[in-house]
Amino acid sequence: MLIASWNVNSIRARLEHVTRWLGAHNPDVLLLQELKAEEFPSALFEKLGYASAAVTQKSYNGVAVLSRRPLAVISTTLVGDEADSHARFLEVTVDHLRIANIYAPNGNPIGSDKFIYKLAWMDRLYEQMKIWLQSGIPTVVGGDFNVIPEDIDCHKPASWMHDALFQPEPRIRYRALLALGYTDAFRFLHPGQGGHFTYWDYFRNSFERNRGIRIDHFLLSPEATTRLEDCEIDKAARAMEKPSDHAPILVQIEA
DNA sequence: ATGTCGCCTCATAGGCGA
Repeated sequence: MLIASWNVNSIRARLEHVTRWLGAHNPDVLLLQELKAEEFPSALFEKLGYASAAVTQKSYNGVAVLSRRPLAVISTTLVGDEADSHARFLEVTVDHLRIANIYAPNGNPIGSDKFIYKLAWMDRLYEQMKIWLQSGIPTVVGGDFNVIPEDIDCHKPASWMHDALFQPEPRIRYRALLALGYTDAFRFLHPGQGGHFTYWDYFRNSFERNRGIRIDHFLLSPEATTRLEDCEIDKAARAMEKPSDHAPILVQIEA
């Protein structure tokens, strides 16, 4: 099963991109983040052969799952705070695989309420992912984690030193997810390889100079990791006209 | 501090979030 994840930075602005990309790569499942719209064009994707589920809000955030096979929505809220109004979480099952789509908070600037919320949200994600492990169901958690895991995951650590995505607190929490037993699919298959990013700023010709960061990830439970076949970043999508600032990441899971 | 997008509005400019 080919599963992809893409932060599109507005589904309205990127509808053509997503449509074309689906045709070119034909994934079984596509996780979308940062829809930035109340309405999700599910009918359009239905015509392309994809069932979908979406959690949306006006202007901000928003996540959706597209699937060629039938999908069942399990949860739209992350454990630990039922009152959280941000559209950042969507858990589904496709066949016998659990697939969770997340859009973690950015958290900038450091020390702000948004930074506090980022850390609290990651603590909740930890609890959620711990619960999932106990079920033994193969689980794939994909999306925009808004964390630069290690120094090799950015072009130059010094330029991200004052950014929330590079702070010790979120990085420690990301590592805690791995310590639970989850595997960072891309890093597992490409150990020690720097220069592979999923996000590049719009300004300062960041993409042309490959000044990016790796913040979109697939974390796999042990049962899913044994079935991991491939994980790649589609850098070409970032080179399209009027692109999202993120590139899609793809993971191939056996059967 | 800055750059660039996309969203929204006491809207055609400015603020916010990323």
